[in-house]
Amino acid sequence: MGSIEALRGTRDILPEEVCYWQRLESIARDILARAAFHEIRTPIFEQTALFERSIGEATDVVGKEMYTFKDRGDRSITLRPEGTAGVVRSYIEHGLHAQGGVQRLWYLGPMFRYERPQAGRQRQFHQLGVEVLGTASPRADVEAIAVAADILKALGVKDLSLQLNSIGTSESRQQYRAALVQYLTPYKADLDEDSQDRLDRNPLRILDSKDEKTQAILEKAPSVLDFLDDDSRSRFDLVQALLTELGIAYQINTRLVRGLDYYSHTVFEIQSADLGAQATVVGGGRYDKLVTELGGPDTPAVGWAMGLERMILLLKQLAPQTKAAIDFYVVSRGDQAEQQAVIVAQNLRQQGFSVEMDLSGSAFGKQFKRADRSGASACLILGDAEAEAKTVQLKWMASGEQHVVAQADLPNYVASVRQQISAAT
RNA sequence: GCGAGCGUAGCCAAGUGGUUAAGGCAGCGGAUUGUGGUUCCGCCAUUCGAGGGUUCGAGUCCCUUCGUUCGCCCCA
Repeated sequence: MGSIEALRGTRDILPEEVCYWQRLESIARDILARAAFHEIRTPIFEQTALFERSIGEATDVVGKEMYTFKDRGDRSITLRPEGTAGVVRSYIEHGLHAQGGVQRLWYLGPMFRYERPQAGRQRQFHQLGVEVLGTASPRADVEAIAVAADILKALGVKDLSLQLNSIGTSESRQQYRAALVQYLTPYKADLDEDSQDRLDRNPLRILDSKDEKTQAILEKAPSVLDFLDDDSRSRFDLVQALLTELGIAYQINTRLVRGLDYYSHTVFEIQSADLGAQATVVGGGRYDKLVTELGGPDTPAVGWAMGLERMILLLKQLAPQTKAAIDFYVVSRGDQAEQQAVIVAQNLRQQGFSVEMDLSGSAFGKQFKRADRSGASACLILGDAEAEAKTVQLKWMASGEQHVVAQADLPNYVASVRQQISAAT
């Protein structure tokens, strides 16, 4: 192909798919507004150091997945691989903490990770995320989870499971990590290859290995939950109690560890059985130390991110969405008629109707065919005779019924049949 | 970064070494020079992702490359 195509891992969202996105976005906005979350928009690129410090230098995201390059001022900048870092940076930079109380923020936009694309994974993808900053209360964890659950429920997505875990504080996690290494070391030879590497690099990641043999060995491994201190323990208990109270089903999953370094205490994922290997639709947790690590005041926080491409895949499995039908389709032929059609169409639009005008100049038969396909409830017809008489023929597509209306009377006429039009649309 | 599958028109595709690249959908034109969901007719790939090679001959075999799909890693 000589022509330029979209880059690997990027794709166009065409009009017929956009209706899914619009529905998802409008439902999410509505629910987030009701939960008193406020939208924040941060830049798509940031200083590379921001992500290195927040996500963790040792993570794959930072180590090999970032779109990092030098700009013309020789600054190292990175296309954001996730949303939390930018939101926290903004929170600190603008002193949002000084506005007192808790900040409930949400964002929606593209993220970039240099990975091999596969089902539910692209290099440019979109996330919707929420962050609750300024409170350590486990009630915030629950509120965040609940708002995610509400969005998913409103969208009608089925067969989801909420996986819940607590990874405690960094201190208790150190202890657990040591115990896990101690337990696994004798089995090292029996672990899958990746997990053998991880044993000294990042042992917690062995927990979510997909290898069956590794999972079998993990059956009798120590559990993170046994290493929680009293505070973590009671926080986790309260989270569970409140979720139960709210009727939000969850499963404790002690194998759930999250990939980004900044998490502590509550972590969770919402997974779907219908997405293949990339099952996680929502992932999040508490990150009490991140704000201070990025130079802000001590600010505990909790948040999650939702993978929108994955959501769209699920939505498409449900009821198919169709493009919105229009009210009027304007058919015209002949110089005078075609010019009058422009005016007629524009007037109707200013009255609040949706109007498509046929610009082809082809035979009436062809134009009617397109009118039919447009799904318009009515057709407006202008030919030489109508142009001469300054009238228009209004034809109801469903019944075929048709009559003459003077162009001057058209605003009144269509206003009087507004009900009929919207019902037919 | 690793493994496997696949790339024929806008879309879905047949074709598996012999040459005139099926068919369907969509589109366009006509039957119907001013009236739509049906029907009928016609048009729509000098070319099979790209480049190279083998062969008398390649969409069909080989190599390279790009893209894509599924998985691993990782993550939303």
